Amino acid sequence: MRAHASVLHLDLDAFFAAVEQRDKPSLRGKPVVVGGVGGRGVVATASYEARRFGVRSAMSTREARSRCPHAAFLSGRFHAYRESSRLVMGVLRSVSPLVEPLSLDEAFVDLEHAGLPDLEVPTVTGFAEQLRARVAEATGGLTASVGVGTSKFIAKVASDLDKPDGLVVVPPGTEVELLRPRHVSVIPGVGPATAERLRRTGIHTVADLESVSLEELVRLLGRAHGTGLFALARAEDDRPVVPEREAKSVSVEGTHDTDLTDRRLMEALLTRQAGEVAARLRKHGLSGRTVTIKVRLHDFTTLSRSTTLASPTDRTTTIARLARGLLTDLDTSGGVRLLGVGVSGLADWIQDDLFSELAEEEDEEETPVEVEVTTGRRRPTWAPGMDVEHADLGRGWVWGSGRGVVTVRFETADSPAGPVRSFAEGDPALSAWVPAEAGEDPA
DNA sequence: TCTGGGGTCCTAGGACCC
DNA sequence: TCTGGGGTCCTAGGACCC
Repeated sequence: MRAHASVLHLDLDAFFAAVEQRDKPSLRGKPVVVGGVGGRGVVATASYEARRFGVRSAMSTREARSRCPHAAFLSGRFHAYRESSRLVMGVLRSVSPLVEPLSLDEAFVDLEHAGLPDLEVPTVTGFAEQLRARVAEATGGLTASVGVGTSKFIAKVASDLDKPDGLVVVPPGTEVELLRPRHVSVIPGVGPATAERLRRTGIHTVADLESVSLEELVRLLGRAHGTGLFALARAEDDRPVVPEREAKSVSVEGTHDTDLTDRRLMEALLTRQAGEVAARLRKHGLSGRTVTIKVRLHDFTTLSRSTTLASPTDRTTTIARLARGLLTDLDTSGGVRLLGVGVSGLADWIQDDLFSELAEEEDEEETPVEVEVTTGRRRPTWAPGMDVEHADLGRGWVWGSGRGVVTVRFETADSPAGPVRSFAEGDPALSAWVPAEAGEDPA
């Protein structure tokens, strides 16, 4: 916690809906709901006019329609939102080099580097008002709620106190009295599950939370969460404003209006999603080692399965077949409402030098071998995703290996659901398949 | 026909290594 | 045949955020 109120949090009001109302005057003053418009859609943002009818973020669109049938229901124009967000972040960066975006519509700004004459309450208040005016001017009238305090936590709580179009500066030294009477859910990280656990222990307000010992909180919520909440309950927060953070994963998922039951269709969808993930990886110069699929069953049970390559990839073929392979061990007979593919364990280098030229030339696909240049203590001879050839059964790829057994799926472009067989790791009939032009023996 | 999509962080158990 | 501990990596699931 700082001596001065020098952390600012800005939150654009009903952002997606406000952009729609700005760009389409006939929507102004009317209820607007942006979100999924399909049978299983949920509300992303409701305009304040729609909120008066009880429409809220994360509510199903079905329910929103029944509460406010005359609202405009829009599926969203993300290019427009991104563009407005870019303008806002530009304004913020013009006043401080330390701007940390949290999402398209929210950011922290560190005022210690904003060149203010001092950081007293009247000074930062005037500065924040000017900033709000500049945001409105730059975006064609979008309003923002702003909070300023001695930490990220306090600034964020403050920006919520006078929405929409408000400004709250919390004077240094008044943080604890601001927090004590409020419900524990004002603390970021206290969601429904944590709030319920605390409630069952008789903890409702921040003041209640403050009276609980560190040991008790850790016992109740675990090491990380417990220690974090212990500090926040006392308004202790030294987290810095961090301008750039590297992505840790890239994923694509989709919910279907009717449950999927056809495995071939599921495999086709995973393949398409793998292509989107791979394209985004390449666009950002990233590649990753761990491929994960996400499957939500008809009853909303959510499963994930993952596998890790010896070296990172950004290629559709590799990601797609690993994703399809991961699906094979799941029982989807009851129907699947959501399917997704993600890649994590990201590296910002693309490929091994030897193969990067090849990959560039071909610009995706067609380089069948993901050669395992293994580093670290494990050096699997048979790594998941590796192309192999069996003397009798032909070409396939490694689905898994371990305990002396390697499992191969004989799947080709012509026969996407080929058989799966297991072999001893030393089986002489099985060998790594190498493209002729690479001329390298990975084993 | 309740319950999106894109993320982050944490936990816990097992494998494996020293 | 019995007995350890620490550290890291991997997988699966869950809570949470906007």
